[in-house]
Amino acid sequence: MAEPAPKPALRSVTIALDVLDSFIRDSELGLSELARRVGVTKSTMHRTCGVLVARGALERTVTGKYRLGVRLLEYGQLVTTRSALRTQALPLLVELRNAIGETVQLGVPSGGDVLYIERVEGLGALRFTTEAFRRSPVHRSSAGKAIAAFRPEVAAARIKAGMRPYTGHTIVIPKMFLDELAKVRERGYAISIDEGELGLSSVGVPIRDRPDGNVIAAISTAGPTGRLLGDHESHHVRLMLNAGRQLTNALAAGAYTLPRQRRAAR
Amino acid sequence: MAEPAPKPALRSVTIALDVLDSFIRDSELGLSELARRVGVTKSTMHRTCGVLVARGALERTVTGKYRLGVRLLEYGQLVTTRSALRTQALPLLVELRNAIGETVQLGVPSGGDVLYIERVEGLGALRFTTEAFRRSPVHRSSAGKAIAAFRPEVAAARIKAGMRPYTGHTIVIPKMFLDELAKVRERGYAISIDEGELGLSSVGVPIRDRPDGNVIAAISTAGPTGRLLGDHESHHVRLMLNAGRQLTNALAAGAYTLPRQRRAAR
DNA sequence: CACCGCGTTCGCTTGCGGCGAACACTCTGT
DNA sequence: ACAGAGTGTTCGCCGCAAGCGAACGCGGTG
Repeated sequence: MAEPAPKPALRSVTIALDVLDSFIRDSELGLSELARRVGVTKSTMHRTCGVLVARGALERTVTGKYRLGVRLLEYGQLVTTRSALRTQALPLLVELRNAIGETVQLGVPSGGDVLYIERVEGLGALRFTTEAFRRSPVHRSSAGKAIAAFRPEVAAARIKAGMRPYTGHTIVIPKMFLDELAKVRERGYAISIDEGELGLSSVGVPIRDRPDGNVIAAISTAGPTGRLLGDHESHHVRLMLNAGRQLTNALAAGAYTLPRQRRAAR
Repeated sequence: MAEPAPKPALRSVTIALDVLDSFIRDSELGLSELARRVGVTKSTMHRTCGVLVARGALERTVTGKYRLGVRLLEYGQLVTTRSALRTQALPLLVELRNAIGETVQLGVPSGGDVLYIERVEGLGALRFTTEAFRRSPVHRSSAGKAIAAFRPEVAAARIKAGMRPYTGHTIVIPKMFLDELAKVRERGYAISIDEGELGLSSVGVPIRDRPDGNVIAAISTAGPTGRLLGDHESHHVRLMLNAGRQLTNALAAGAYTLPRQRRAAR
């Protein structure tokens, strides 16, 4: 706690990264606003944004505001493309999607959220899972619960960041959340019913780097509540658990390794 | 030409960005190697990588090498999520995939390449378009040709960067490439037959920001040559052209605007 | 018209960030 | 076992890059 070290390290780079981070919450920001948030003068912010724009990390909108640039998109795609996890998972996801018919996703933890790094669209006409589903708090999604159940620090991060309700079914009380995670550990898979969006449910199973290793990701399938659960529930769950085991084994064979633990974020 | 200005601008930030750029070509790099490429001493590279790792822009592998970090993935996803282009396109892509059955993609130009910002997987068991298809030189893909045909600077960038062959059918002679682009302009759509990979073909159509505006993207559908073309070719082309028109109209209605032209890259 | 707020530009000064050298360490191939 | 060359890491010094502050030109508001 208590500011262990002010770290006078690479001031200008730190500023630049702070700028990028500012865009996590807001999609467009002006120069003055950025300067205010990061805590520097407008002039230095001007120069900083100048090079970021020149390098494609930022773009200017017609109104003169700034926005994240396509260069970042490229970096991000490289990360996913090179992920052994994603490479191994993709064929399994397609298989699952064909068997179940609904959208199937692969997610990894990031703070108190789950970041979806691959997604195979379902066959139905109903188009759930379009925009905002690239990132989701762990307490509202089955993939998130499947991860948080086995990664206490992920659950803790979520609780600390607050569990805002999305529907009337969203779990918002820490105690209840922890109880739910205990059930997930017991069953070996997670379910979310109308907790993220009304009418949308999902089943999630954890993925480990080795059969006896750490949980590093989760796969989930999401669809209209009636279609996904109900009569077919146990069948779908069996398919998911099976795919999860296969993926875990594939990772163990490929010696996938957990990226070094990041230090206490911010 | 001739080094217009050495631009002594934000040295450390420039170094940091050069580091990230280095990972476009290689997925893992060591400290010394990075220092050599960027042109700084190992010690400064050490510090630079230090803050990048602390901020999640880089990760360290078990071997001690560096790799792009998940934070970048997050930025990249934000870019696509916030893109009006992608938002408008997604439902159309799903519709197209259901009608044609093959993988459908949305790409935007980036230098002499096309960057795919959305993809809806096909229904077939054949799993084309997995890894490397997130980015592709414009001369080997139908989406690339559809864009390059109407964006001379994109075609020029590709020719300048070199047109390496991927199969025996890849166009490698600039003159022939330009002739092909002329044909694309005439027909209004582009075709790539076995030019990127043997047995894989695709149909691409340009997307404009307004019906009489600039070409800003392309949608394409890719699949096994026999399945995609042949008897159904004209039908598939008609579907694609139709979807392209719809998307262009949707963008015009939403007043999507072309991000400001980036200055001569690097 | 005065009053904000915005983005942009220009010097000044200083502290931080790049340099270089030295360190511990792991692999090579004599 | 011994150089040797390759890593990644740490330390201190000095110069200039980079952040500050103030001033300028705008466009919108009351």
